[in-house]
Amino acid sequence: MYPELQIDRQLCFRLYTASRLVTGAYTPMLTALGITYPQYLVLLVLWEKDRQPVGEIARRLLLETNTITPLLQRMEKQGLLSRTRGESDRRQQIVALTDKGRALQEQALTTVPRGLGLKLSACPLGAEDYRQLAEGLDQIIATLSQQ
Amino acid sequence: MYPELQIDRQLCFRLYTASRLVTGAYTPMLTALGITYPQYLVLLVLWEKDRQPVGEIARRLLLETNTITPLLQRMEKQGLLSRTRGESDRRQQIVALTDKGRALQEQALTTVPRGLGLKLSACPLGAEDYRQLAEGLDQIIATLSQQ
DNA sequence: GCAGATTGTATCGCTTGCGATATAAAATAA
DNA sequence: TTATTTTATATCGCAAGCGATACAATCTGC
Repeated sequence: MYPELQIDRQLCFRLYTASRLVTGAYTPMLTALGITYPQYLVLLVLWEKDRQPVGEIARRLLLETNTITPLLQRMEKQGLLSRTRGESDRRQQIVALTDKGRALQEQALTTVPRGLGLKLSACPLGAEDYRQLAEGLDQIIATLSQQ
Repeated sequence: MYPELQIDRQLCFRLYTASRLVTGAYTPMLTALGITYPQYLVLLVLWEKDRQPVGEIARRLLLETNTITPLLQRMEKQGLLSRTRGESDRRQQIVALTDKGRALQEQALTTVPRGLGLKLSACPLGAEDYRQLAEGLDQIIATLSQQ
């Protein structure tokens, strides 16, 4: 009746669902490592560059501190990272990996990408399709993140 | 160092972020209607076809009942819908729109698509790009939802 | 130096998502 | 029929997300 409101035509619902399903596809591998998906994202950021203030991580993941702070607190409690006040700026909390947090990288490397590839192996998309998909998503992200 | 773990190459992070940002783009219009994004999805399903059991709505949205049930309970409390036991099968809860829930469709129609279009107007993607994007997401959803 | 604005992070309250488990009605087996 | 299994929904607990607000450290203007 109202094509504007037909759910199957909505990009939003596809994004929402694909995001949930892909996150869910990561879950078994991440559970084996004792972490959640958002925690994995934080680790990805820290594995690239250790010792970053909370705000840097938040900017990288496009999340607010009211999401990041409790996330980091839980990860600290699990012994994955430490938080210490910045020396030049005492307002900053510098987040650093612990040995345990660093060690997870090797395990993740050997299990996570392989596990996800396996689950998506039945997907008929090719490398070029994924590239285009990523490009489109980047455009949407760029547009909406600077408003 | 490990290209497999570089966050920018990960499709998952893009999906996760794009989904959050697009949902966030809906929020102002939906807040004006007094609903949240998942509640909007439930309404979209009911606007298409009123009087559906909980399980049907769950299948349509690819959500579990442990997500849907509390969501419907909150919506019932807000007077957007009613839940009554099925007559042929007393286990089923038949979800039906109230007048208030039905009335929201007109308002949504005049504000939501327009509002979102406005926010995405700065996005350089064309109609064909959106079509391809939707197609790729559908492939991923189809692959992961039947495993 | 100091009052006011800004910045970096934290807290609170609420709604999702989801794994695990529970419960009651219906279907099936015996 | 009665016991067993399956199905439809609900409950519980916990981790995100996020709007609103708080708070302390730093910066700015004077």
